[in-house]
Amino acid sequence: MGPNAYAATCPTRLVLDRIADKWAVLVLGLLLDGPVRFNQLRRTIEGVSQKMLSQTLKSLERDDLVTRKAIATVPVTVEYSITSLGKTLAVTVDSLRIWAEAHMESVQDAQQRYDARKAAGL
Amino acid sequence: MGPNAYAATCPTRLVLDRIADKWAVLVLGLLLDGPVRFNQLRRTIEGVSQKMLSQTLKSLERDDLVTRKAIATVPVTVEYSITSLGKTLAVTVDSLRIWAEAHMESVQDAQQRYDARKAAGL
DNA sequence: CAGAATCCAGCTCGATACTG
DNA sequence: CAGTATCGAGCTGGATTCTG
Repeated sequence: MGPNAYAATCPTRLVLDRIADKWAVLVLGLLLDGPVRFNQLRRTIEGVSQKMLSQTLKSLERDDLVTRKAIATVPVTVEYSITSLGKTLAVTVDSLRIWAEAHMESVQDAQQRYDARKAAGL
Repeated sequence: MGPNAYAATCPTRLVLDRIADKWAVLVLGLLLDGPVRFNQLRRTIEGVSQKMLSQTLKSLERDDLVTRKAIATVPVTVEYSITSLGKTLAVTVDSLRIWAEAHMESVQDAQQRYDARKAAGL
């Protein structure tokens, strides 16, 4: 890494900021299976508020990770799809899922040991 | 993915929560080159407050991603090292860095186009 | 040197109400 | 159905001060 690798503008920081948004990751994962409508997403993703979902979709669209298609029915329906760019990100994030499934148990064990040590008065 | 894949307890969410902390990622990356002392980290990582660094190191240690070693000099010096578990995570996060370097320019272009469209009155 | 503790400004996010 | 607008509680994180 170069001397400015720890500056706020490095590309890695920008992706991390993006996937730091858990709703964004969940939306991308869901859309891998095909287009989904707004309220359908809302119902599927446990715990999203309508505000957060709306916000998340807007910024995913801004990043060209997701496309929005309004269909002129009455009332209007809106369909969200993942883009090819979005797919490449979703695939990459999947490597984190794999790491998690392989190692998160170790991490949680470590946390318990740490907490137990602290509780024992250090 | 199973029916509960979108619940808050899935392992993927836990890793994402971890690497959502930008300081944690930067610390892990730095420690790949070898052990570093507290204030050395503080000086190298542009923009960390002492509070955040301290907090980050503590939780990285709790997760067994980093180890802390106090050396009884006067005044005391403390050395942080990455663990083997930490290395596996750092390597995985690197795939995100690669994605970022390959695609973040497209994303930023998309953002500009999106903003321009909005500024043009939609 | 390596922190812990306190205080507080700012942002996030959920809840609620309203719209085309 | 698919959102927008507004308000307020709560958490986050910087600045500052103090310690072994």
